[in-house]
Amino acid sequence: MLKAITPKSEDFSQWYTDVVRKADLMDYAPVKGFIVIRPYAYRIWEFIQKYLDARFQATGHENAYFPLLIPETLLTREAEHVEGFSPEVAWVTVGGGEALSERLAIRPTSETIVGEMYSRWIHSYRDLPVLINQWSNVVRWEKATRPFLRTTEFLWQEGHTVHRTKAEALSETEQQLEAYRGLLHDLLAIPAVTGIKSAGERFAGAVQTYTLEALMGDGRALQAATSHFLGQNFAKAFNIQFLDEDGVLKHGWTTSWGASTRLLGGLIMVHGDDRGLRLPPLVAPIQVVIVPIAKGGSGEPVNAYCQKLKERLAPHVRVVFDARDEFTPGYKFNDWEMRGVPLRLEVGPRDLAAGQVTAARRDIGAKIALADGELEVTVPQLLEDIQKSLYEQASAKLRAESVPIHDYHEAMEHDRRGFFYGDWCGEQVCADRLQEETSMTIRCLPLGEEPEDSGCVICQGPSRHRAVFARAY
RNA sequence: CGGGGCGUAGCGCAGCUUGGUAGCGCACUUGCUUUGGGAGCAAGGGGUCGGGGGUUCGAAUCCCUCCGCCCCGACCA
Repeated sequence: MLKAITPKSEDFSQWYTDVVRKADLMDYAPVKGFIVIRPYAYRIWEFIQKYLDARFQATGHENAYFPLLIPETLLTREAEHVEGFSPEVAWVTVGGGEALSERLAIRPTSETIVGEMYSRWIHSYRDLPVLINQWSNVVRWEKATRPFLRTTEFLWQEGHTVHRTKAEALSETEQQLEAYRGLLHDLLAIPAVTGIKSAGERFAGAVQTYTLEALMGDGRALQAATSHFLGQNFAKAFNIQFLDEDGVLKHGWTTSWGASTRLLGGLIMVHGDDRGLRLPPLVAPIQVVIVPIAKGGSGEPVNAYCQKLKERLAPHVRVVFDARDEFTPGYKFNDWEMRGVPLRLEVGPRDLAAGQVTAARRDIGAKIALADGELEVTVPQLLEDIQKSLYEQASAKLRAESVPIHDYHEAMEHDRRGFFYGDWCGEQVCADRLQEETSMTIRCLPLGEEPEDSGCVICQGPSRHRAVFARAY
């Protein structure tokens, strides 16, 4: 067993804390609730950014940057929005040594400042659609924080669009949800349930919120990304109006959508095991590590081979040759496994003699011999296999822990671990009662699922929706 | 915001009960030997004991007070 990390099965929460710190993903900052995202984790975030940016731009979006501070009068313009966010807003009240005449909110999200600007920019149907994304930080003063999953400040992207018609805005909302689904599936190897949020869980000020819900290693749900159809709520609050082709002044239809550094927490909790992190190759800062085993007088030839091997592989994969002399091979094995490197190539005198290297897969732990001659081909192939294998493992777990129920007490038999599919009457009182009694919430109303008409799992009243119930982060 | 835990070297801890020169393991530095799953020996460096106040000849230790952090629950990406 790994010395540094508490086993998952023993204490999932402690395991998570151990992994994020021991794998050098983050460190706690001097202010409560704030963390430093260290280079190894930030690199993963950069892969996420690169993927999303490409998708956004392929669908006509541009990046821009809006200010960090929002005047109070602007933040409070949309009633539901301000009600939802006001408890967690941080305020700036002093500048240049003097009290400000109006306090300034540190953005918890940017709908309001963006809305204000859009109202100035949009006059005609010819100005639409406006398709803008921004990469930024936001601050939400949280009572209980956890590294990556819920920090006071976090990094994200927030897209803000305005459309001429309701149909176009709805289509935009769905398109971005699909971009996020792609991110999870293609890059992060995380399967997720797509659905819409119930009224109680909806974004403050939205008409409809689409969500991706992923299942963590401890059977709890994580909202991985959301896409909101805002209707004309913000357009009316911020006077986003345009003169349409028919000469009529109309309000625009807006959307917003976001994904945050919380995804890093999800990535860790979905794939990690007792040895530490397991990174999907596509987001692994280091995909392959070469560990030399220099026994007796074999140091020179082994190291020379490893160096050459690194140079051979470098054009194909992100590879590191661990030439540190101060650590034994055994130490290095554990160290790189903890950091989640997908593939390790061991090279010792026996390998040299046999014309091979020994490959150890992080996803399944198996070791196999690879012939020296074809490594430029077999190594990238193995990485592809590992990427798929991690998705399959997570997918199998999701299937195994997706449980249909007819009464919410059945979830207790599964220790509330997993996604529980059941009918819901649609009444908030039932959702509230469920949460009070079980800590479970309605994660979403999954797309493409119809109620069984077997009665609400809480009150046994008429079925109105199919819902996924779970405990959530 | 409730419940619990904890602040002593970079990390993990002992010392506190019963006040008397601040310790252990890991990590770090140097040297030698090692290397197929967390190496060994030797010699070193490193401390406002979370802050403030009090008691005392003397406080890591006793008293008061403040601060901070982590974990678990209720609210939120």
